[in-house]
Order: sequence, then C-alpha cells, then structure tokens
Amino acid sequence: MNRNKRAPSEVHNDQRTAILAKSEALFAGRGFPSTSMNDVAEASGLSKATIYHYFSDKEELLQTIAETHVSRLLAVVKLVEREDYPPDERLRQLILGFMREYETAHDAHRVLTEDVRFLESGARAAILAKERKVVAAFANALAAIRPELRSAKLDKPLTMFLFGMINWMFTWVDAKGPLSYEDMAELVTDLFFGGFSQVHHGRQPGKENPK
Amino acid sequence: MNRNKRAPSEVHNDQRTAILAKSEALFAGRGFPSTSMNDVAEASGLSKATIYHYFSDKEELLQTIAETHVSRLLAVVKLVEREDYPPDERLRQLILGFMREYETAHDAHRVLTEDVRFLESGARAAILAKERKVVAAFANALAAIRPELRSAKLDKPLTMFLFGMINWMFTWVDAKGPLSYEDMAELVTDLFFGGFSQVHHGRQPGKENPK
DNA sequence: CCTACCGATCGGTAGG
DNA sequence: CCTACCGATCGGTAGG
Repeated sequence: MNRNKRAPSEVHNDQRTAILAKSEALFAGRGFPSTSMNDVAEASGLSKATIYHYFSDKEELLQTIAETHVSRLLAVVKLVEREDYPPDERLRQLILGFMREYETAHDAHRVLTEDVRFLESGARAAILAKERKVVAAFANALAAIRPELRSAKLDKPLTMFLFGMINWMFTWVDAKGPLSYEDMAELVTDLFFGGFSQVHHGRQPGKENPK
Repeated sequence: MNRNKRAPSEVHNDQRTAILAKSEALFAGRGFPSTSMNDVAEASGLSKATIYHYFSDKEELLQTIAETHVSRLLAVVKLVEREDYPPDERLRQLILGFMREYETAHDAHRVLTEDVRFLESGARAAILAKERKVVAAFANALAAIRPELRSAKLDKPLTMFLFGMINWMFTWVDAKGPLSYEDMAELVTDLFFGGFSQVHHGRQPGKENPK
C-alpha cells in the first residue's frame, strides 16, 4: 500500500544517510585527503552533482561524520553518569561503553581520530570541545577513585594513556581474531586498573629530580 | 682552508639529507597525501627538478623516511637485547629507549605510524616486516617475565596496548608541558607493569563464557 | 538528479 | 661526455 508514494523527505533522508555511510567507509579506508568527491559519488551510485545537493562541500561530509560520532560518545558518557555507579564501576562502564561503540562504529571512530585535523579551524574546534568533555568525564571517574592522582596532575595523562590503548586498537585488532570486544574491554580494564594503582602517587610532574 | 673545494659527494649528501628533513616535517604536519612535491621543493629551497634528481618519486621520500626510522627502532631493540638484562629490566629499557627515540624523532615516528599505509604494497610490506620484529621483541620480553601470558596468547595484545599508549602520545603531549619524556617513560612503565601483573592469567581468548 | 564543464593544481619530465 | 641543477611546461585529474 502506497508503495510509490513515500514522503520526499524520507527519500531525501535515505539518500543523505547512504552518502554519509559510503563516505565514512571511504575516509576510514584511504584517508580524507586521498578520497575524491568522484569516489564518493561512484560508491554512492550517484552523480557528483547530487552529492553537492546534500552537502555544500567535501569538508561538510567530514564534519558531519565526526560531529555525529563524537556526539554519540558523549551520549554514552551521559548514560553512564546518570546511573550513579560507585567511582570504580563508573570507570569500568565508561570503558565498556566505549569498546562497544568502537565495535559498532569502527569507521566513524577512525575518521574521528585521524581526519579531524583536516577540518578548518572553526569546525575542528567544535569537535575538539566535545572530545575534551569526553576526556574530562574519564579523568573525573579516575580522580574519584584516586584523588591523589588529580592533585599530582596525573589524572589527565593517565586518561590519555587509556585512550591510547583504545584508539590504537583499529591498527591491529582483527575482527575475526579470537578476542571479542568484550574480551578486549576486560583486558583494557584489568590493565588500566592494575596499572594506575601502581603509579607512585607521591610524584609531582617535573619534580622528579629536585636538584 | 679549501673552503671552496668540498667533495661533490658531500654536497650531494647534505642536499639529500636536507630534503628528507623537510619532507619529514611536512608529512608529519599535514599528512603525506596533502603534501605536494611543490611544497617539498619550496621548503627545501630547491626546484622540483632537483628533488627529482635525488628521489625518483614522491613515494620514495616516504619510503626512505619510514625505513630509516623503523631501522633505528630495531637498532634500539638490538642494543637493549645485547645487554642481557633480566627480563623485567629488559622491558623497562625497551620502553625507555623508545620514549627517547620518540622525543628526538617525533616527526619520523608520526610519519611511520600514519603514512606508511600510503606506500604501494611491496614497500609497505618491507616496513611492516620490521615493525613486526619490534613488536615481537617487546612481546618476548613480556613473555619472559610472565610466561602464562604467552600460553594464554595475551602477550601480543598486551604489547599492542603498550604501543597504543606510546604511539598515541603525539596527539596530546605538549613539549612545553610539565612532564618530560623521562617522566612519561616512568609513568608508562609503572602503568604497564602494574597492569599486566593484574591480568587474569587463567583466561584464554574466546573462552570467557563457556556455554 | 545529470552532463558538461571551469580554474587551479597535481606528480612528474622536457630541453639546455 | 658527465654531474648537478634550472625555468617552463607536459598530460591528467582535483574540487567545485
């Protein structure tokens, strides 16, 4: 019934979503600068002019992909924070939530971490502001578990090491490998929890070797 | 004395080294695909034709930079292995050696981790083979400390998490920040040593939830 | 939603 | 005849 009479906005939306999905895969695979708008058009089965009907330029594709993904990461953070877990469980849930997001949005995550630097400064700043909120949420959970780390100003660096472990995964994780993302989440969690509890908390940045 | 009579090969070598240094900085800053040979020529203060006198094409620049750097990393590995440290000290020294290399070869390291994927498959394979040797050296040191990790096939994943912490640093470390690279090396070492000793060693990949 | 294009710039090479 | 280069421009393709 009404098979030939979908609302135009619905078609419009499908088309737009398809273009974004194809762009995401292309950017993740060969990088933003090496992907041409002809590549995007061909992969989408549309003319280049049609792509430009939905997006004003190549950067807008990148910006939309990055913005959508970082907003989803922020949503994961807010979902966890609403649960009122004790601090250590909050950090565990943040890690688990990110690993799950990573699994379902592998390409978008890669675009976010590798290609955002090609945005002009205004658009880039907006993305980076949201990324900073995400980092702050993790650092807060860590500081709630071990407040000495914050007074020693080690909460941010340690959080960045955690993000390094997670964000670097796309370079080596084999989806068909023996380790599932749940396994990975458990490994990262054990590694990080075991690790930060060993960091000397008497230490202060730059005051290692008092002369 | 003899100020006007340098050996031609010496001039040649200086010129070549200068081109590589400029390319390295440009590739690290804006990425390989976004750097033009005109950029390289301009930064080097030479004509593009002169660049092509030293290097047959753009890829050869990238290949030389990556090859030189990964060979230097392998040299660090071999230097440490020659010392016959006990296993835990060997891993400590590997981490410290890499952090020092990272400090002095920041740009080259970034090019190695981000741009090698743009090499054609033959040249890329040669680099990746050396990278695999580096990873194996770290994994071996780890397995020598805790052999159960190897039998549980967790030595490689844990090693890759360590590389994640190190390789991700270029995205957030501020050279003028309070933490020196020596501080960073100590932090990463504490974090990793504290962490892997907490990983459940009874675990086997993919056998988490036996049905 | 397409064909037909543009100004500019790409990687690479000519003659001298 | 060689090396170490230069100014100018090639055939194609980029984003738009």
